[in-house]
Amino acid sequence: MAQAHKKTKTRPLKGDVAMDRAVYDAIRRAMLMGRLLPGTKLREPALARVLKVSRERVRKALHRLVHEGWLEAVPNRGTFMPVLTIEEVREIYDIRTMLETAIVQRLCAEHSAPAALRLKAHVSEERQAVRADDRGRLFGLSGEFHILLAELCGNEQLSMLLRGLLTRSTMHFSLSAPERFHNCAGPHDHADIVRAILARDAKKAAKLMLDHLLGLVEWQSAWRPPPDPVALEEAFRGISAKRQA
Amino acid sequence: MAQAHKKTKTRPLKGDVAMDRAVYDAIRRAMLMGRLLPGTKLREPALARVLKVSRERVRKALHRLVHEGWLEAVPNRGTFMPVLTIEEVREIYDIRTMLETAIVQRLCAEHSAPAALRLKAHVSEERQAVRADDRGRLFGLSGEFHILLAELCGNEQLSMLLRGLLTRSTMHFSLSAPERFHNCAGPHDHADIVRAILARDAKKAAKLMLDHLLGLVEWQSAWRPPPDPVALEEAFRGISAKRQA
DNA sequence: TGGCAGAATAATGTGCACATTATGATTTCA
DNA sequence: TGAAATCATAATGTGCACATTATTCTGCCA
Repeated sequence: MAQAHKKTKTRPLKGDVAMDRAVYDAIRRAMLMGRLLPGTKLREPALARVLKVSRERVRKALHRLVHEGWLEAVPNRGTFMPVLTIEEVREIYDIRTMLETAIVQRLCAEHSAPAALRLKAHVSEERQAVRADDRGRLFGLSGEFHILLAELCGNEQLSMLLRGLLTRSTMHFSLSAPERFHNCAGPHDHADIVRAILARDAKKAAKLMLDHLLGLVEWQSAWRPPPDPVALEEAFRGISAKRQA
Repeated sequence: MAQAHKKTKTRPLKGDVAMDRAVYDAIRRAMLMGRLLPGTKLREPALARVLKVSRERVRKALHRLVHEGWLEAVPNRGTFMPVLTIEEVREIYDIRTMLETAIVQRLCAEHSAPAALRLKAHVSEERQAVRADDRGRLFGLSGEFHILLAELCGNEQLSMLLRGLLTRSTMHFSLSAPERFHNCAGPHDHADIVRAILARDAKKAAKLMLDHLLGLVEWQSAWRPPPDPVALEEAFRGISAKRQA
């Protein structure tokens, strides 16, 4: 590239960290879309060729995904899609139960007026999505509801932690049956929980959240084995590191 | 997990992953020992020279530490020791409160006979360490107590999660005043909590745990600014990547 | 035919060299 | 003298080549 060595100052970072994120996001997107089945080996040269980036970029992204618990690495063997046991999913939901029942109890004890408004607004949005039968949007909102509760506690670390737990628990969905995703009974439960919080009924709110999460894990346990494996090139069809569709 | 049906022989892996862990541990040890003050820049060439490994090894270890939240990285600037706000410490203790009160409540509801024995044994060990005035051992046991409670729940994910939270909350200790480390009122509180669990008094156990954690964060809030900065070579005096003293 | 040993191939791991960027020192001009 | 601009140095980021290790293929032999 022709470099004009008079780089004034804060350049938007020509492509370094942005490209890293792009590769990371591309792989994660393929995972969330359920295109990569459990046990699939993620070969670095193939990924580099498909995503049209250098192998080192792929390597860094894979390392990060491994550190964050999305993938599993075996030294000198490669990086693989994890095979989530239903037991592990239960454990994650167990942790979520501990945290989220505490969260709603705290919100019952103290929540500001704008917090109440945000809760109402969210329930309203979910209801609207249900009426419009926009299942993709509803799925997104269902997840964000739990994040919202954490954020309203004003604990930044808690929000981040719960965000990770949430994605890890929903990953099992995408791995098993992404098409059955959307028809969960989320909206009704969410509305009930918000009603209890606004009424400051801590005991009821905690019970509702407990039942909600138990229902989710129950529903998720009704699970069927994945179909036949898919080639890596097909898995990344339409997914690029450059353009985010 | 991938199918490893043909396992020829497990070679001790001449130095690859073992060396990686060694470098990682060396840096982490220096951090926990309080040799590296908040804001200190961890230069890759200097670390490589001190630890007598290649720069790439240092690089990988630093990346991992950043991903795990131990260090903070600024692109093209370097890797730095984090400056933990007292507010962040409070947030972490807040999460721990949510989880650990739930944990002791669950243990009150159901715990096996061997679980009870392990709890008693741990309290006994702590008492013994107090009598022997072995402060290093007492500090280790104090942390392990909380891990033990999580492990007795039988939730592997929960154990790992709490382990991370614990180390992150104690890191603030090491950063501020490592020598004041050991005289916390842990043992007495721990014994009380175990007694409540064995009596299956869930309400009391939760209250005791809450007070215990509140006491810790209170004690930790009485904080004094760190002394003068230290050179990187001095920080790693006696710490090597090859031999763990 | 079935299994096993060895070679060929492909993938992972790592050190090195170089480009890019930040930091500190020095000079120059008002 | 002071401040800004420029140059020099050091650190970070990245692609590449090669070594090591795993996997697959092929031929051999019982």
